[in-house]
Amino acid sequence: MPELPEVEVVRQSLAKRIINKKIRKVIVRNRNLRFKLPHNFENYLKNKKISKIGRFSKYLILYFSDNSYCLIHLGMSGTIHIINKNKKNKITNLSFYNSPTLPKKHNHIEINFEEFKIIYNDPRRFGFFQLIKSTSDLRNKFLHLGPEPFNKKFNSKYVYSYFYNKKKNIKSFLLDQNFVSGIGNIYASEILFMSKIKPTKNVNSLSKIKCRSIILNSKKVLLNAINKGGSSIRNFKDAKGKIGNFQKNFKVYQREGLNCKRVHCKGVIKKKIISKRSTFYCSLCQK
DNA sequence: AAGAGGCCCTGATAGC
DNA sequence: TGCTATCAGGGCCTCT
Repeated sequence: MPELPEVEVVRQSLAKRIINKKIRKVIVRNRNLRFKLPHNFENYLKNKKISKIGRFSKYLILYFSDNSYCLIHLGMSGTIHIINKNKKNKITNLSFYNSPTLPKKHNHIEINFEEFKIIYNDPRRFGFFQLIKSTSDLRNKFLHLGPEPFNKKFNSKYVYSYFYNKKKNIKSFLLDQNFVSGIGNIYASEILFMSKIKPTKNVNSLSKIKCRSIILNSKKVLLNAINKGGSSIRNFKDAKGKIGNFQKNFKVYQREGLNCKRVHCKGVIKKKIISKRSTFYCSLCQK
């Protein structure tokens, strides 16, 4: 699923189309997402004008002109597609699957605007839409989340003291949204490669310098991914069997058995399951 | 309180 | 061809 960079790219692309637009009609085909859509979902959104689209961590936030909100999470497999009306179903694809056409199944939510509509597709249904009635309710939704890597609160003092007396490996902490929010399974491996730290390394044995390195590389890796339009992309075969051609920029993710990309390093990329998730690292240069 | 593990769900792929 | 097992970008919940 999208991690912070992919969600940000979706936000930017959506913003170009939906700011100051009014929702005309909402159609729900399957209410059973991660959280069941309320019965008034369609009516609540109808005639709402979108004043802004924001993002925190992996959450998208639709801001309505009446100061209410809609929180969107894409889960593992959620994608958003824009379909222009009156132009022979031309699709602007905001998913991270290189599919030229709208998927046939799992198009759960359709939000109609005057000249186009957006479709929420999600095979696994781990994603969700939530209506938020007030600014304080919105704030409460994010209370339990740690700072984003870009936030100045994510500094070495915070990280170093957070790790004090903790007995868990660093990979798990990068995935722990209470500690830092926005990093997912792909970028966790990439960040640790950049920092030359083995994912199994226990955090209580990390030096301040290593903590700084993690902070720096978290920002670097995520920003780089945003600038590349989201790099965490799986190949996807469309209905005609054509393979997606998005480039991968991964240094370690899904590179098990291949040579380390670091100059002069003779290491080989290993794969290890850490807290139920695949983790990739170089056998030599990550210590 | 911290940490480990189960669970939600569908689809692609590998192996027999 | 068809079966089964495993894995997939997340995060909530429960148990110890």
